[in-house]
Amino acid sequence: MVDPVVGAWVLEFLLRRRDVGDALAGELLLALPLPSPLPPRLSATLLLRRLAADLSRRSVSPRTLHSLDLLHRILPFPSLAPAFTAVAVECTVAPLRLPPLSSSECDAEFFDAVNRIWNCLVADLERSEAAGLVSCALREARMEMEAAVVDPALRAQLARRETKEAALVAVRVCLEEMEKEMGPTFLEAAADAIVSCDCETHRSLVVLSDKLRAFRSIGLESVERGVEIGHLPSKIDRARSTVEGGEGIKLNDRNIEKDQMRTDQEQGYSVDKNSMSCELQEVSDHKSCDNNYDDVPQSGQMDPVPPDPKDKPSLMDRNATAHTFEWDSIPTHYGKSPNMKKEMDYFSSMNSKSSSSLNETKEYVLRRRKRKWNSLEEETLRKAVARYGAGNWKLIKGCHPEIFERRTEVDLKDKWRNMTRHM
DNA sequence: TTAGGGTTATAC
DNA sequence: GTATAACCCTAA
Repeated sequence: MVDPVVGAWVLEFLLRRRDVGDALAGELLLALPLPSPLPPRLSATLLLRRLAADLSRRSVSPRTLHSLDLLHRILPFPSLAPAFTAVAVECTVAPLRLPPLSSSECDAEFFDAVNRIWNCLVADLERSEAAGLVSCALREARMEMEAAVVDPALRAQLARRETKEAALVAVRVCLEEMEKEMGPTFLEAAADAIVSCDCETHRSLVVLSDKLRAFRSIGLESVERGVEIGHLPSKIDRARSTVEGGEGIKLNDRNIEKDQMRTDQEQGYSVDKNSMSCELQEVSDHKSCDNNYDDVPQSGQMDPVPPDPKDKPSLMDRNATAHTFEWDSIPTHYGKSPNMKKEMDYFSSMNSKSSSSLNETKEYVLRRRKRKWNSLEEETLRKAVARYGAGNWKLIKGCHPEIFERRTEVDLKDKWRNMTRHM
């Protein structure tokens, strides 16, 4: 099984290649073992891929805005602020141009967007550590949007403005600058460093260097065939291989000391579980994955005697959730799946079965990282309950897939219970 | 799919 | 240590 750190290096390298399509990128994301939480550089790379995908589709959506927000929390580059402002404006103004809607319906959508984006999201940003995104231009835009709420003439003027083109240009500029700022990938930097080193004693590193060079030069179709770097397993293959103790991907000879290669800290990687904020771990639709850094679960302890599955647990027995360790996020397809729970179970079982440090005869339930509800989510839930009624959680989630992307129907129900508990 | 009880994490 | 939010489990 390839080390998750190496998996992160390989994935970063591949995601930065323009000729790796989104479909292949998605497969790689599922196939490669990755550290949890993801290294910031890899998180940023994933977000940049997402922005590039939006650009290629000429799509400017709340998802784009979210990507920029998350990127800023990882790498607070100055070019993010203008892009964020331009995208926020476009996301607000776009409803005014919806052709099938009547004027009043467009206005209603616009008011809702002003509330979601400017009154909730931007207001949250101003209070949070992401305040760097809050520029003078953003404040001016906010004033203009708020003025347009009460001024039909200004709304008409906004509807005619080329805000989408401005947003696309700003995102493109931001993307180019960030890719430039990030420099070469870790593998490329490592390969260059190794090649420039004439130390004879590091023969194994030179072997790796040759492999990396070869890897850089081979066509992606070879990668897709999985021949040059070993078998790239499908999701099912991977699950099977982890259960059966299969090898998975082989990139290099494992006689290379891991520590020799772990210069990732200098490269901006962090393998410290606690060093990343909650939001960073939600970055860009990650999967949960094996984590070989910690040999013990983050929370909870192993039960020395696994319960007999035939025995119905007593109410006094400790809940299975006590045997937990956190997984960090819901993967890309998770929120889009018709059955999130099944996928959660799938990833949970994959983690519990593939964690080499655990006794594989035991089962552990992964517990999601706690995510505090932000005011946008709360406000949306409040309005949705007023509109559709409490109890229609699936409908509510379905009506706001972007906002509740990482919440389950049960989460909505629980949150509403909390919100109404003390009323 | 939902409601309700239970568990865990976290802020104070 | 306590209160509470977030999350999980399970019966209906």
